[in-house]
Amino acid sequence: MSNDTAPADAPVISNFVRDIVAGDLASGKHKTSVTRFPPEPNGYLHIGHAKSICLNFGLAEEFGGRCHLRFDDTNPLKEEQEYIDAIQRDVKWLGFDWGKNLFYASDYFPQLYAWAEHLIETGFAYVDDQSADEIRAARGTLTEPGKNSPFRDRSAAENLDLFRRMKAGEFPNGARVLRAKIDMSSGNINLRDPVIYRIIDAEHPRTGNQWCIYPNYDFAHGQSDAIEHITHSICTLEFSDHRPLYEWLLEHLPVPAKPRQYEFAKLVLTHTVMSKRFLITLVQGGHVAGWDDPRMPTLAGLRRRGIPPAAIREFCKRAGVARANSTTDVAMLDACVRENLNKTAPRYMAVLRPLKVVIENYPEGNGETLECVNNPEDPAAGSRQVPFSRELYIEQDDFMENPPKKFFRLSPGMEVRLRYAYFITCTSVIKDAAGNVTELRCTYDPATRGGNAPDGRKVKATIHWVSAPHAQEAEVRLYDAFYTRPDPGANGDAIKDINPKSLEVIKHAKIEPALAARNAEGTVQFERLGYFCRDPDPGLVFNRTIGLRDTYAKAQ
RNA sequence: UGGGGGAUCGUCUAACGGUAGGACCGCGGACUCUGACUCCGCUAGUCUAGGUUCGAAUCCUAGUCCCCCAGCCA
Repeated sequence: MSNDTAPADAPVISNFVRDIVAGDLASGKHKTSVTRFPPEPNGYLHIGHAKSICLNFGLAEEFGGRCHLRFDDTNPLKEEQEYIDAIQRDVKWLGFDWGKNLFYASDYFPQLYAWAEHLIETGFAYVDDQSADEIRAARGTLTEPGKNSPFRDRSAAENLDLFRRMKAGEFPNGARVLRAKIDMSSGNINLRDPVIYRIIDAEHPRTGNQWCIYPNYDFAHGQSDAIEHITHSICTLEFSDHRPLYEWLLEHLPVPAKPRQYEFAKLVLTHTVMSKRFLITLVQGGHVAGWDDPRMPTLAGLRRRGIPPAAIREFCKRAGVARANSTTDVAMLDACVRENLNKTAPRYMAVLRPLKVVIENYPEGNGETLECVNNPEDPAAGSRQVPFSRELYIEQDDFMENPPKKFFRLSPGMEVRLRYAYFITCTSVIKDAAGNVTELRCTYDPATRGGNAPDGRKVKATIHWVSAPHAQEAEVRLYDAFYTRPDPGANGDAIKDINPKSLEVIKHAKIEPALAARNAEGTVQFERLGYFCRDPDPGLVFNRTIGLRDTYAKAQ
């Protein structure tokens, strides 16, 4: 696992699934743990999947077992190669390695087909000629039992013949299905003769046009687990009702192993909509720039926003695993991101909304170079030389002509420190015709070079700056909450809850030369502003990953 | 009014008959060449009602509330 800042002394946080695996290993029930992460390639992975990935792969790492990446590709109508590729890229990026254990449910189509015939031969499956509507009508309701299909008692020979002809493509989509013969009066609707094979005459991303009948989830998942000798098949709560069917199939088929299914509560995050269906809507409806839009909860989006994979792993660890439905506050994710980045991100200076400052008593010319620490949290990161000159840019927010009492930054007559540079004092303010402040005139104290006054004099604030003649211009994209409420969609369509100001683009930010020249990957800190990373778009474009905590702004 | 799950600080999560703990958020304070970081402190919880017990979040009984299931999706 790739690791940036995994604290070596991190306490092991257990959970009920981990306890079960540990127990099975300790009791000798299993000699090794084998788990799997089984995505359907019908969309991009999101942070909810990360929880499952971390759980499954984490178990393999901790117990020396293995975790398979298996694509649950049984529905060619929704699945695409693009998603298969993206999912592999994202799992790797998150920091996990399936090694040689890359599988596809579609690899097992021949075996699953053979098992379907076995079920028919043993009298536990039949071909139903009813339409989807008829099947639904006969299924009963939550409180009433279903009715047996008129085709339920066909002979094994007839069923076999029909099923083979389904496979041969003799019937149109939906004309017939194969159903397991279980119990139409079961309280568990999944046991009311569930459909297990259907006719879908569509091209499959992996098997092409080889098949026109496909097993569904229930008939593929447990058997795939058995084929791969999965010991602990971990899925989310909504599949609890499928467990009896999962077990029924394993009991009625000559499978090579008996995996067990365990369910946990999926991740739900405040200020987020996780459903793939909705994410597809956002992408296709043009509400975001794509699956990797930095406002998306997809792993691709989080990556583009600059969130380190280690922070996501840590977050999943802290969020925990339980059986109770829960909604985790995104603030917990934010905390993990800030904690990680504070320790790892190199510091640079950048001014988002520039205000020109001229230091009147500083000599004209090219100026000088000052040493700046790259990361106060990491001495090994060293330092760099940053150009300083008579004309600078500071942040507009760092100046107020008529400051309130608690404003410590620059104002007329007030002395502040330019980070790693000099103390300056504002002597006059220049405005345009409209009265807007356009430039500041200041003086500096040459004795404070580097940022300290020999006489021990203190200043209340340190502000960041960029030398005007050396500054490079960059575009900076400031991302804010994507939704205006913590529970988007709670009052109807989540599209209506999208924050119209979730993206603010700053076209002419001023950045120090070293930042412009930086070609390394990774997220950096713009001192006093937040964490940012280079966007893949051409040019000098930065995305804000997350701002620094700002207790001053909060107090306003 | 069927079947399956679940209820612990605002949020997430521990405690497995023996002091309800941690994290996030929030609020104070200290420190500070990032109003950051760090450190210290504070606030705050066992769904309800009975019962068993020396002792109950935990066991029992009866309720209440919440989630999932009626795709030829996964």
